[in-house]
Amino acid sequence: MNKSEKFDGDLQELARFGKAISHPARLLILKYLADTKTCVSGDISDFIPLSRTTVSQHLKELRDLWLIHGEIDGLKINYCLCSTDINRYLGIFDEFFGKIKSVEITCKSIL
Amino acid sequence: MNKSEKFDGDLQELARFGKAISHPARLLILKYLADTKTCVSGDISDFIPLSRTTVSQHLKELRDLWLIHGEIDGLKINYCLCSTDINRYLGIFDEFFGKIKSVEITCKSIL
DNA sequence: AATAAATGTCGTATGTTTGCGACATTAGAA
DNA sequence: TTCTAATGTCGCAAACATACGACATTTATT
Repeated sequence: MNKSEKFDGDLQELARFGKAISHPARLLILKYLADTKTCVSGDISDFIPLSRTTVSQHLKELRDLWLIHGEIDGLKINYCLCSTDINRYLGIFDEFFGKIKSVEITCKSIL
Repeated sequence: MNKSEKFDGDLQELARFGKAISHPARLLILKYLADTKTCVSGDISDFIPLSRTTVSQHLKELRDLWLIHGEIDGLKINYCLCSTDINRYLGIFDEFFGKIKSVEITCKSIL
């Protein structure tokens, strides 16, 4: 039923990024990793008001898009931001919204 | 089941924006409006490879977030971008990702 | 070897999104 | 006033997302 494949690859990719940041838990994970630089999966779960299982799933979604990366360290897993891929998505985002931002005011009404 | 209310208002708002741009049809609508400055609902439907009903729903979602605005003109409805609100969301986005962007490379592995 | 700790995956329930045809509404044209 | 065109809303079905407990796996500790 999903007809996303009918659209440009660029738009699909930006949409995928939009979906990744469309849940506050995932945003909070990114924020937390930006603050701590790197940290263990369990610390993230403790920090987020959801069950460990659910957090684990959100981590997976971020991993699938290469926004974060997990490295095994014995029994623990150290997570960190993947700056390269984040910046790639930010580039796509800026490219798209740069054009939109430069559009002059268009609403006729006060609203 | 959705526990979004457990998170900061800022994060919720950015997540809402993420959701709005998480479908290529909605991105294409924004792009089309940026190109045409203003245009009629029917033109948008013709431009997008989905049924008129579905496009109408996507328009509603963008309207609900005030990313676009529709003005009645007789039998037709002229849509346009709401620069002010778009820029507000872009501000929230930049505020958040500015911090993330400034994080030094953190991945230990080559991946 | 037995146990405990940290984490991921599976199964499942419930909620949300996507997509569309059928219908309702409103404005202009004949 | 009747007809047609442009659009939105309703109701449904299929797909996807969210959330979590129970289980599996792996590694360190005793």
